[in-house]
Amino acid sequence: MTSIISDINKTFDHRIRLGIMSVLMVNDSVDFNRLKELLEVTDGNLASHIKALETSEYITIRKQFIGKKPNTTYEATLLGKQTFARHLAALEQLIKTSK
Amino acid sequence: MTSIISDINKTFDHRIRLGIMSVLMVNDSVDFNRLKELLEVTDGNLASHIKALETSEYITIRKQFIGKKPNTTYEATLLGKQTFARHLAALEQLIKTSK
DNA sequence: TAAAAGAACTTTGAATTTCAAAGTTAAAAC
DNA sequence: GTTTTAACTTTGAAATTCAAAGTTCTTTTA
Repeated sequence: MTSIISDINKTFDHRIRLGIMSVLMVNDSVDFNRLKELLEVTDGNLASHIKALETSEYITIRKQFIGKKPNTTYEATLLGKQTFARHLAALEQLIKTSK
Repeated sequence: MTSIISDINKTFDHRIRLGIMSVLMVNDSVDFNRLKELLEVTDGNLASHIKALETSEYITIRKQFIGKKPNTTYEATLLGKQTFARHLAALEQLIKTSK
């Protein structure tokens, strides 16, 4: 039997990573500065949480230029979306039926 | 203006504390061993997460005897319930409207 | 064309958090 | 009076998180 919290993914335990994933669930792609302002973190801190999600293959990174400015955008992978959805479902389940 | 993640409470960032609160949202009171088996943690570890929630005044602890056995139960406080509810609402909000 | 600036990191090191394991306490059972 | 059970507390090491400073690459400005 699987545990009541086995689908609560450790990767999403942190509010910043949770925030990044949430944003990427509803936006096809979001760039670095948008995430930075939404989540109110320093750039270094944000970068390392992004890296953690990339390492887990939950997001992908795309670098381009917009006009003359470098611009990095992020997207949730299919795996990322599925895993995050399971996380949310598990959360919901946990809250509803923990008896 | 409040941040998109300002109601995402740091206290609930951890899966075990999240689990404890979730269980206490739907059960008036739950005892130590029940939590321990639901959350699959060692007793020391569980005790320290419980303590963190008690320190924040999100739960209360009640010690009694059931028959001859000591039994400790936990309840979410009103503050705990409200704060957790806000956390969940913020989460939902974050996922829905982060654009 | 040399210096400054902006974007998006990477590195560093310290602070904080988490964990299991071992030790503790108090009552109960033997 | 020794052992057991419940529920911790303590300890110390490992892991995580963070801001700040440094880096790289490109563009802008002088």
